[in-house]
Amino acid sequence: MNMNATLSALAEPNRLHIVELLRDGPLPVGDIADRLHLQQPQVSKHLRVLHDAGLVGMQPAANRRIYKLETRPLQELDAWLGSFRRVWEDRFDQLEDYLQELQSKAKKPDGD
Amino acid sequence: MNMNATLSALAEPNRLHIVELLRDGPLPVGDIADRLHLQQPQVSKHLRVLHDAGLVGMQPAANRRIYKLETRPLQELDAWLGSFRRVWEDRFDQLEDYLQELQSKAKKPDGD
DNA sequence: AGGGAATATTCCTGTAAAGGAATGGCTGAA
DNA sequence: TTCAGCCATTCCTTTACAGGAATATTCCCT
Repeated sequence: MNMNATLSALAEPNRLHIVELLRDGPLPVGDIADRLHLQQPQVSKHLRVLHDAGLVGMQPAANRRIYKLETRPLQELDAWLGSFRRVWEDRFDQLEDYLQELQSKAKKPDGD
Repeated sequence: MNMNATLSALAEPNRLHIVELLRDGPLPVGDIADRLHLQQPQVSKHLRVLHDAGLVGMQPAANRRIYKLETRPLQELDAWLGSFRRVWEDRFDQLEDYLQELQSKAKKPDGD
């Protein structure tokens, strides 16, 4: 959807942790709460945010709700980052920085 | 440094916009304020956050301060996303597996 | 139908953060 | 030295959000 939702959702440490947890496979709410040492209600609330952001999907299984990672938003984030890759792959900028750094250091070889 | 700072900084629309603006090259504060239709103080405050997160660097030039994009945090974010690439490249439906596993475990203890 | 387990929701409170307005600090020029 | 432009900081107010505790809901089992 919009990347703002994705970034906002991931900007919370516990939610980021949940996403990392789900990277290895789907989990029910209770397991997440266990592994992250969180209260169940907080986990449910975080999952709601992640779900609204499209970052997780849910499938009921009997008593429980199994949450799984949804990769679309991450792929979009990846695509967005892609537009910056050319920046850090561009040698010009870094070369310039490097030369300037070299120059200042060259003036005081022993310096500190 | 820590990705939390990066994500938090980018989770604000105006800051995200600033970063996108700087992707095309360094800019002084006033220009950023102009192009984003923001007040100068707000821009300075956002730049401070971005700077604290390591997302931008600054170089004074006479009267002005030229801000430029710093790509390290974005590269780290990219690396983090890399650990998820295998997930969306994976064609197996892990949820299905998990549900089947659940089902077989549920049947065992009491029989049927 | 009743009970228990797993999960979602609500209410409350504290805190962090964003925007607006005003101000302070530098820098170059006359 | 004084002025003017550019930028950073502070104060204030409002809003959003996270955690805790309690409660509602849904499902399975007997």
